[in-house]
Amino acid sequence: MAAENQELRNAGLKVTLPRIKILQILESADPGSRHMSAEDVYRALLQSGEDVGLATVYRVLTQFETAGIVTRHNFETGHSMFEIAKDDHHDHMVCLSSGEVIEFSDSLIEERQRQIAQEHGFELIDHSLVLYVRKSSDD
Amino acid sequence: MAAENQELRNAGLKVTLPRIKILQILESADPGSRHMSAEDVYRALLQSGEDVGLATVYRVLTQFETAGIVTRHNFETGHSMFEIAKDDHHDHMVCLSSGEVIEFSDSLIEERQRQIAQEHGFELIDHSLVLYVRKSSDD
DNA sequence: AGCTTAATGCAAATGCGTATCATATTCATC
DNA sequence: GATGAATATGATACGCATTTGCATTAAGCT
Ligand SMILES: [Mn+2]
Ligand SMILES: [Mn+2]
Ligand SMILES: [Zn+2]
Ligand SMILES: [Zn+2]
Repeated sequence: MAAENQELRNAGLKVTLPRIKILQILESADPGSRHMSAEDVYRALLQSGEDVGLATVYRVLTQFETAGIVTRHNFETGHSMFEIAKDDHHDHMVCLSSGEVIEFSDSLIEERQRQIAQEHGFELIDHSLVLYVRKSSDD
Repeated sequence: MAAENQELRNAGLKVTLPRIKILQILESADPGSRHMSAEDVYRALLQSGEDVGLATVYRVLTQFETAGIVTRHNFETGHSMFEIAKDDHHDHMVCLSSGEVIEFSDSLIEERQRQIAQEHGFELIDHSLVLYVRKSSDD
């Protein structure tokens, strides 16, 4: 309950109602909907009966990102998706049929990326890998 | 000269001046500037003395993409980048210092991606891999 | 050349995200 | 617990890349 409060304080953010609520929504999202757009979060807030402005949702999500509480993804959907940051890095697989987002992580690929950057005289700072897939049975 | 005309016809597109010009600009771009935004193409047109509307540039680029003549990339720069489609697939490395775009292709990563999708019961349809890097010497 | 249809250019409309600013809230201090 | 300075919020205006509506123009077939 006070867990969110502490997390916000640790991030150097004032404990406000919108921030607590947004954090709760992101943390309580089930695996299938871990990845939410600002609109998604906004709608969830409204359904919880909270009266928070969309501008605040955007602001808070950006603050959370800066604080390392959430991670922002730019899938090809045109709008940013956010998820509670995990301790370990992972990449994503998006099903073109259902839209579901599956997380995975492959050390081989991770390592190879570092090598490739190095071979070109660069240092790997970040990367974005998204697999677009379809159920094997589908036609 | 008539090469562009044929390419447009093959794509099922009417041969118009804007389309020819845009195709020429993309095809004649040197390796360092293969990847252009709609604005980039628009500016290049103006400098060639052509009077083409920006809306037309956007429309034509989208048509070229549909026809498989160009490939669209959504790097984290905020705007789409286009390049003449090559026969072989490749991925990109974007230098965060200079903005330069380097192409690479790694069969190991390509194969691993296919495996990962399969292991999750999916078929790999497409993927997007972008490495964000910095010159190794930079601080 | 004439005609039908698609393409173009301009301007207005979108849509996601950010900036502004007056008001409300937090929280350190009394 | 009240007070007040600093910060956060919400409504709205704005910015920017891209799209769309529509009157005009150009392509291409006869
Ligand atoms: Mn994730
Ligand atoms: Mn390329
Ligand atoms: Zn990764
Ligand atoms: Zn690839």
